[in-house]
Amino acid sequence: MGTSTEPVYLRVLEDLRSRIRSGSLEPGARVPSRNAIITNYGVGETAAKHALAALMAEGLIEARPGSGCYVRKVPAAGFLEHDRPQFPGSPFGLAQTAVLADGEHGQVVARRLGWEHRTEQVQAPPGVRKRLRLGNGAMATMTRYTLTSDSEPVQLAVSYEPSELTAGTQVALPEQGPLAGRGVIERMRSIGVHVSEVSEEVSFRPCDREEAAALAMLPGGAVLVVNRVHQAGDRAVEFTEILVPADRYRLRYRFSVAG
Amino acid sequence: MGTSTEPVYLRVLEDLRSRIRSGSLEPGARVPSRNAIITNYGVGETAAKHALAALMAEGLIEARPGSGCYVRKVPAAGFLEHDRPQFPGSPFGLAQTAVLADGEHGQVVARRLGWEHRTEQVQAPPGVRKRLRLGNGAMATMTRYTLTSDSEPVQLAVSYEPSELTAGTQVALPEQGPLAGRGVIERMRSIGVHVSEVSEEVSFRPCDREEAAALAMLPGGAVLVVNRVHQAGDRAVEFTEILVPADRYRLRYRFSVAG
DNA sequence: TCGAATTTGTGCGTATGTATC
DNA sequence: GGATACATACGCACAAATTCG
Repeated sequence: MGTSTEPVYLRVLEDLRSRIRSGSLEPGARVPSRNAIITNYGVGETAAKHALAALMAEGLIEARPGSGCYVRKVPAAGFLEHDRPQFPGSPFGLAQTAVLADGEHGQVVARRLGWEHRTEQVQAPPGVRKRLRLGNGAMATMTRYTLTSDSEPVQLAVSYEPSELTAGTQVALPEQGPLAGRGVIERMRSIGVHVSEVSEEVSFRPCDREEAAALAMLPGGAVLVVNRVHQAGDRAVEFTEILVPADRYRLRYRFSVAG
Repeated sequence: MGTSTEPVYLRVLEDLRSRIRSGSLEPGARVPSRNAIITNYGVGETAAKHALAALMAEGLIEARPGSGCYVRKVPAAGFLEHDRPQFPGSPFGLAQTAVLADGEHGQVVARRLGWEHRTEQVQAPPGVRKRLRLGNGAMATMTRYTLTSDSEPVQLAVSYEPSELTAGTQVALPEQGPLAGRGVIERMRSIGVHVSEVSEEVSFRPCDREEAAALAMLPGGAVLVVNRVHQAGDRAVEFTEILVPADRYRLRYRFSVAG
């Protein structure tokens, strides 16, 4: 019998997805309603719902109850600049990140940044111990950051430094003292630790409820995860996990090429 | 009645999501079935289905028909190394990318790479014209790449170069001639164009059916998108869009810090 | 080996609440 | 207020794959 029949909702889903991607359904445009789908594609309500639900889960459309479904305003309103070589001592603290947006005529506009932070001493959790190569039960200086751009939340970050590394120095607290907000590299240098390499791993996962609340996004929405490690030689001296709403921001990396 | 009540499926969804994230449900473990959820949480079939569907859309679980739903094997089996400064003339062609995997004891193991490519002349599409700052109707040399690692597809890439830039030179075709596979920077240098900067923008989107097939993933699955531009001074000389399955690979960027 | 139970995938209908227009 | 549209929820049915006695 093998009437291997393709699921009905897939026909709808793929058609709508391609119309969105191709631009035939522009950002902000209204997506056919459930009833419209039912009549236009000749499918049942379930299939129509399923297709729309899938598009929502993919982040391509958003629903406004009572009004309709609309194509989401393109991937990203702005992007985050990760650009160590050019901003070695940026004022953006641990994040070393500038928020930029595309202006009217294609120029790039820098936006006003704000941030909050809270530092405490904790036992380093297993994932952090592995990254920083710490022993069992080692203490770490943990700092949580919330970055905002024009008072819109832009990223969350959690930074860990081995407590023993900075204990008793003027930079024991990342955001206090003379070098507050000057970045990891400068702070470490002031106590004789010379950062030689920074590595960032970019991945992706759905966010949970708290993260969603902090970032003003929907629970389960996609976040880009950046795991950053500062190394001084073979020694890992700082580890940060950064969360960025994937539907609103991109990351930008720039490299100068040696002439 | 109409008291603003939290949706029932959210209770199930968030409980399962937190149990997965916390490790209480380990990778590979079986997630409660529809019927189990119905009885355990005291919800209807719709809510149970909804919760499981959401977890699938988030990529946290995968379903095996007839068997059950299982927690997906963790985020990433390997990562892609984007490391210009250290591999200026890497043999990996346009991608300049090495595929690494975590070994048994935490070491990093390089895996065998293969790639296919196909070059043709096309009219530059609008997005490419904007990036390369080309006029209307300008021609571009388009090359499609498929990278594999141990014969598993790892990334798709499409590269565009202004045709006028390389026309008549020995590097008109990226993957032919004496500098085949040596990378954009070397090829351009050989015709007197000195790349001074490379920028990469990392974003995220669901993939379509073709991309899913080429990458051996499910349609709608998340892909990391890297938009890379090679610039020689103010002139953009190459643009590439790279797609990487977000559930299997991470990107890694490394920066050397000037001593 | 075979068949029954389980589980997912897909589909249907229906109902209520609420927000928008 | 009425029509429309989405959000959530209940339930039922069948096919196909898997599991297991």
